[in-house]
Amino acid sequence: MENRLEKIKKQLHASSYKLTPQREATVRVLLENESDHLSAEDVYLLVKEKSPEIGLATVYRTLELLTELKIVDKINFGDGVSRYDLRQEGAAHFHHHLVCIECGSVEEIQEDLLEDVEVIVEKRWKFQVKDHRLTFHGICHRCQKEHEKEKPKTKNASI
Amino acid sequence: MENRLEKIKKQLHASSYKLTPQREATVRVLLENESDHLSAEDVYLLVKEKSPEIGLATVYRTLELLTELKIVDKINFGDGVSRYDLRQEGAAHFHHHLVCIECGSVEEIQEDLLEDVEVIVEKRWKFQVKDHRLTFHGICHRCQKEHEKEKPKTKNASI
DNA sequence: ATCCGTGCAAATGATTTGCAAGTCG
DNA sequence: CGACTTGCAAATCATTTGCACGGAT
Repeated sequence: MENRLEKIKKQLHASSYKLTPQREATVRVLLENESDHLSAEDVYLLVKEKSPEIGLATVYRTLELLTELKIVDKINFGDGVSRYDLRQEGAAHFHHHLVCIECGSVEEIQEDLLEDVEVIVEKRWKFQVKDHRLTFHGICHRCQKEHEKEKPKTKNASI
Repeated sequence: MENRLEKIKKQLHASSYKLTPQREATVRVLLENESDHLSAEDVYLLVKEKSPEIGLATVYRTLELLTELKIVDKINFGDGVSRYDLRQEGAAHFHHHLVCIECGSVEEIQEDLLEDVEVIVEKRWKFQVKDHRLTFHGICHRCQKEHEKEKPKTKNASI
């Protein structure tokens, strides 16, 4: 944890930005809630718990900065807000998401899975792929199990 | 063209909505600019050319309605606006996009390309895929050619 | 002193909503 | 009549910006 913070500090310095207390608090919240896909407001509220003096605008500015430096990715699931997601350690590419249309949960997929598809796109459309965004919408494992409870599966469910 | 409009009219009626003149004008604009990824404002301006009395709110309401009925897809490329894209005739799935990070152009890919990936996701994550959204960010063919002009490629480009 | 970074409040821009009036079966 | 639609203006919500102050070099 601490070493990831150190690394981010170096990345900031490399572009001559400082890791101010506000920025550090913001990054810490991101690190501590890595799998949560927080919105700017979410981050703001969490940062505020430990550093009540911080302003919302500062959080926005910090998230924008981190996005520029590709330390986080700004994502959008179609609700009205942007969400911010830390990049994995050495990930060249963005990771994928599984959004459940029933319970709204979001799972992450770290595996690339798109190597083959990218080759096809580069060949067939002559498009030089730099990054991608892939989201699947569907029903998560938990919700599927919920359904089975309601309507218990028999050997021969049809009719 | 006309038959697609007819089809949409039926889809509306099936959910007991009418194809009012305003809605028809909006749908026509979408049909006539099918590959353009128009924002609500874009649609509004285009509709206004032929039907100046229409209100922006009506366009928003129509687009929302069409989205609900899955006649169009609401997409978001990360600029501040939502864009609206007609679904292909019988497409169960959403088509993909190639967004050029240099000139901003957007190409569409109708091919699925994700069959294999979806099988993996369903197996490995036990996630029942219903739809997907895939966008590649990179450099389009035209912009690549622009680069070659500036810096003509020799047999041995290095050094 | 100079810059960078911050907080606050005001501004912006996209989208939504309330409501009174219109349409059409 | 009565449900569905509309246009307009006002409201809302996320995000951005202007600006004067504060802290570090």
